[in-house]
Amino acid sequence: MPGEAHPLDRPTAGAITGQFKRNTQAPDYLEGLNEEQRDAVLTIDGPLLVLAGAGTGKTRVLTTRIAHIINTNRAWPSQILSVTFTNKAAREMKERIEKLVPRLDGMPWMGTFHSIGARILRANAGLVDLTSSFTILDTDDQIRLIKQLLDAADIDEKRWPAKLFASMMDGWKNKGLLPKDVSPADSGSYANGHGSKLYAAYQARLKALNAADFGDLLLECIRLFKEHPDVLAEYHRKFKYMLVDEYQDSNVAQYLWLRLLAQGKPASEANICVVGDDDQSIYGWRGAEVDNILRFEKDFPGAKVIKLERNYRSTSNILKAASNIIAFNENRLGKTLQTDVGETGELVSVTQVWDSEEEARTVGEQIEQYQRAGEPLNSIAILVRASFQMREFEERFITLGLNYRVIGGPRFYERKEIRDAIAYLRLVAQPADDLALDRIINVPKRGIGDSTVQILHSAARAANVPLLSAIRMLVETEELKPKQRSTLLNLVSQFDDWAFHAQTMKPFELVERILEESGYTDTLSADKSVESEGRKENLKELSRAMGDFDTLGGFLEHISLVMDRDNTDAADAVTIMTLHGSKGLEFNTVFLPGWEEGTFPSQRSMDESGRAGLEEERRLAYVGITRGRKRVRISAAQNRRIHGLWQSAMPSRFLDELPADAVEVTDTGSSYGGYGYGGGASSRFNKADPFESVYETPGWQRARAQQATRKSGGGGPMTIEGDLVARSVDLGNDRSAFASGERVFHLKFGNGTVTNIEGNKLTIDFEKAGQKKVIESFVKKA
DNA sequence: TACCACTACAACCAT
DNA sequence: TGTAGTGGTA
Repeated sequence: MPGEAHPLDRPTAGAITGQFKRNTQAPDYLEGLNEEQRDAVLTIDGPLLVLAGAGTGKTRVLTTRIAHIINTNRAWPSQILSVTFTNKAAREMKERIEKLVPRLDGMPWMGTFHSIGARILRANAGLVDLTSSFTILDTDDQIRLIKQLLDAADIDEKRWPAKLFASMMDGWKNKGLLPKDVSPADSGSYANGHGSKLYAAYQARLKALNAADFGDLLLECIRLFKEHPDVLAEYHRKFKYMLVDEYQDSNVAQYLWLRLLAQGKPASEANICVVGDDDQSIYGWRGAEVDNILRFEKDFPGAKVIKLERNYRSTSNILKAASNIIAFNENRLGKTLQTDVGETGELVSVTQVWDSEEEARTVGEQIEQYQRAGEPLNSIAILVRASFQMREFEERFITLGLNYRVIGGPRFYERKEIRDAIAYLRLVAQPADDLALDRIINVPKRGIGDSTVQILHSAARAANVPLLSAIRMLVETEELKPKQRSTLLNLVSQFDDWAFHAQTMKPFELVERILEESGYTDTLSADKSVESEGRKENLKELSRAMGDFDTLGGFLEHISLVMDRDNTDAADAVTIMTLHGSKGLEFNTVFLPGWEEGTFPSQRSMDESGRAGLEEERRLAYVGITRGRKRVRISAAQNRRIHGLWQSAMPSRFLDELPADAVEVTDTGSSYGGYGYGGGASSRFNKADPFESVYETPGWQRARAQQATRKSGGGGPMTIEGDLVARSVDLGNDRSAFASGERVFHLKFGNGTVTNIEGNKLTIDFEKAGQKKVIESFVKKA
C-alpha cells in the first residue's frame, strides 16, 4: 500500500527479524514491544479489551498474540479464530504470522465476519435450506431481485425505490432481525407497511435461488447456531481462542454472532480478545455500533482492559491537533495519545482558498515543492470527505503531469464486463441462478428482448422451476417465435457444454472459452468505442486472476467476498482517496481539503443522525489527521461547485476546534478575510451549542422523505403472496391436471381442445391458432 | 428489438 | 456537471 509502513518495519518500534529462536527465555517476538503491548500479548486467558489509538501498533499486538498462543502450544493454529474488518487486513496478518511462526502447522481461521460466516454456512448448508454451492449475491443482484418482487407485488418502483428497500433490509439484517422480528413501525416505513412481508418474500426467493446475500452470511449463521445447538457446540469445542480486530466497527448481527461463538464458556472466562478504538468508529451509517465496544466490560465481566496510547507514527503537533478535535466529542471511552516519535515537527497548516479550483492548484504546487525536495509521491495522500471532491484534483494533476492514483471508485469486480463474465460462470456453477441468467440472456445481444424474457419468467414462476429449466421446457413447445426458440436452444446447449467442460477445465480456460463462444469477445471487438479496449484488458486481467484458482467454486467464493482493488501499482504516485478509505494507512504528508460546513462535516450526516452524526464526522477528522506522520495540511474553500452549482461555504467548525499552538494559518490572498479560528472573537461554533446552528437546515433527503409520505396516502391492500409464492405444479410425473379432449384457454392462442398429454406439455388444437404444443401451466380450464 | 434523446438526481463503499 | 434510467421512435 502506498506510503504505508508496518510498525514492524520501523526501527523505533524495535526490530523483529522474523526468526524465532527456540529455547530462549523471552521469545524474540516479544522484544521491542512496549509494556502495554506486551501485556496485551501475554494476557491470553479470559476476556480482553485492547483500546488501541491510532498508530499504536495494534496489528502488531494481534499478530504477536496469535504467534504467542501457537508458540506456547496453547492451541493449534486451526483452533484460533481471528476476525478482521477487511480481507486485506486478513491477508496482511497472515503474512506477518508466517514470519513470526517459522514452522506453521496450518493457519488460523482468519478472515472477515462474512467470509468466516460463509465458510460455516457452506459446511452446514443443508440445515439452513441451502446447498453448499449457494451463490453469494452482491448489491446489484439484490436490487435486481427486489425490483422483480416489487413488480410482482404491484408496487410502484418510482414511489418506493428498490434501493431504498435494499438499504432498509440491510439495516434490519445488520441488526440481526429476521422478517418476523421487524417492528411494525419499521415495516410500515416502506410501501405502506409491506416492508416485512417483502422482506419475507425476498428471503423465500433467495432460498429458491439457492442464494444468500451478505447479511445472510451472518444472519443465517446466527439462525443455524440458535436452531442447532449441537452445531454450535462443535464450534465451541473447535475455537479455543477468538480475536477480533476493529471491534468498534462491528454491528449488532456481528455482535450476536460473536457472543454465540463465545458462549462455550462462562462469559468471565471466555478467551476472547477484541481490539478497537472508539475514536475511529466511522461506519455508524453502515450499522456499526460503537456501543459494542463501550459495553464489552459488561458483556464479559472481569474483562481486562489495556489501553495502547503510545503513538509511533505522528509528530506531537499532529497528535495535539487530533487530540484537541476529538476531545469535543462527548461519547467516548477516553484515551490520550502520547507521541513516541520525539519530534514536535511542523505545525499543522490551515489554508483558506477562494474556491475548489484554487484549492487543487495550491495542493498541486505544494506537492511539486515536496517532490523537488526529494519526497516520494508515494508518501503523499489527499484525503477527501466525498468522492466528488476528487475530480478537481485529478484534472489539476493531469495538467501538471503529476502521477496520481485514485483508490476507491468503481471496483474491478463491479465493472460491467467483469460482472457479465462472472454471471456466465455463476450460471455454469449454479444453474438455478436466475439473476445471473437475467443479466446475460441478451448479453451479447442475441435478440432476446423484454417480451421474450417476460414469457420465460412467467413460465418459470408458474412451474416453480429455475429460469434455465423453464427455457429447456419452452424450447420444446411452440410458445416462442422460431427465432427466439432456436437462439435459446442454442444458448441452453452451450451452457450444457460449458458445464461439462467445467469439470475438467481450469477456471481461466473456461472463462476464455465462454467469452469466445458466447460471442462476447466478438461484440467487444466490433465495438469501436473508447472503452471497449479497456474492457478487453479487464477481461484478460480477470482470466489472469483466475489462474490462481483450481476450481470454479473456489474462484466464485473469492470474487463474491473479496472486493479489494489491489492497486499494486509500483509506480510512484500521489494517493487520492476518501477519509473512510484511509483508515489503517499512513503517509508522511497528508492533505485534507474541503473543510467546509456542509462538506465536512457533511450536511447529510448531520441531517440523518443529528448529534451522533456530527460526532462521527469528528472522528473522521481525527482519523484523517492521524494518518499523517510529518505533515498535515488542511484547506477550506469559500466557494465550491456541488452538482454543477457554485455555492459559497463557511469554514468547517472543526477548524475552530484545532489547538492554536499547533496550527499555522496561511492565506493564499485571494480569499476575503480570515475566519478567526482558535477561540478568537469570531469563533462561531464552540460558544453556544456546537450543533444547533446547522441542524435546522433541512436536507434534501428529509424533504424527499416528506414528499414520499404525502404521496403515499391511500392505496388499497397489496397482494404480495399471490404472485411471489408460485403455485406448485405437478411436473415430475405424468399425472396432468388436464385430460385429453378437455376444453382449455390459453392467453395467447385462445380456446382449444387438448389432444395429447406428454408430462407437463400439452398438445392442443386451438380454434384460431391451429395445433400447438404448450406448457400446461400456461393454460386454464375453459 | 435497439437506439437515441431526455430527465432526474447526486455519501462514506466493506462484506 | 455527469451518469443512469426511462420512454419514444426507427
